[in-house]
Amino acid sequence: MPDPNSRQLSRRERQIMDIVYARGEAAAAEVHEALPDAPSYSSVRALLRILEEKGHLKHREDGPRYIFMPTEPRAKASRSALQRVVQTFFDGSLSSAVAALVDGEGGKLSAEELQRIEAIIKAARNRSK
Amino acid sequence: MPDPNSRQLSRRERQIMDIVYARGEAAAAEVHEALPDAPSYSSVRALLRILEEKGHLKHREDGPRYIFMPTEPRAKASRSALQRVVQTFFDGSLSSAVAALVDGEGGKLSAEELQRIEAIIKAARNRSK
DNA sequence: AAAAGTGTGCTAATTTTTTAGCATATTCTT
DNA sequence: AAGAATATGCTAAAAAATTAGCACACTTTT
Repeated sequence: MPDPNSRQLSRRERQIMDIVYARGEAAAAEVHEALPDAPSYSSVRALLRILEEKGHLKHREDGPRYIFMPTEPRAKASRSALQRVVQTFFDGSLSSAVAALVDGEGGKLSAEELQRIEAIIKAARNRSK
Repeated sequence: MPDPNSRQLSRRERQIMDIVYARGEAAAAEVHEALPDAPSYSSVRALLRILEEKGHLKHREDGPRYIFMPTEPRAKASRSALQRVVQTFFDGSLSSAVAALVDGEGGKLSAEELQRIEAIIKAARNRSK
């Protein structure tokens, strides 16, 4: 079983992993439907098999079909995805990233969201004091 | 000139775009050095040419060499990159994303960073009031 | 229980990506 | 100004990704 950390996903592989991560788990048919410019069902299944071989996905059986889920826990994957973006586009500065999102969303952030974020920050500050 | 919005970068293309975005701009030789498992210089240049053809990069001349830079402004690209991650891994909840980073970094966030983020949030809240 | 539907396994062909080589032009150094 | 170094342009080959087809197994419906 190859290392899931070899983050070298191809275009389609990445699309599929995104779908699976967004849903938590998914059957082949679901992935097929969710794919933007989906190829044949057969092709999707081939990709799923490859992703499993590479160690990025695993599956359990649900009656007749396979339900695929990520090998790497969502929490871990999300953290490295975020870090990559913050590193690449914001010189590693999380505050810049937050600023971009908060400002960029154009007021799409609800008051509750803002409050939540504030609470998180306060908690962190207290902890590090 | 094809549409830069057709975000269908291949593995190498993505790596290169990341490097260029992280630096703002870069010569072929710089990209070559910065690439993790760099192929030949010749190959890197081929990729750069392709990226330019696809409309993702443009270049200016600096004496003998080309300096490449993204077509799409960093601000815009960063926003969509962040949004994709937030969408995929955090159900669109920015606060969850911030929480993951703040908690995950394991106290790597300086007090200044935390303070900055707090200020940003406060400003946003005032604005939306 | 037979037919229809849906799923998987395997295999092969096509397309895209990735790589490198060579010829030529320009700049820098001596 | 001649040689060395460094760039680019173009081309072609190798490798990887993407796609689809067919055979067979298992469920579900009639």
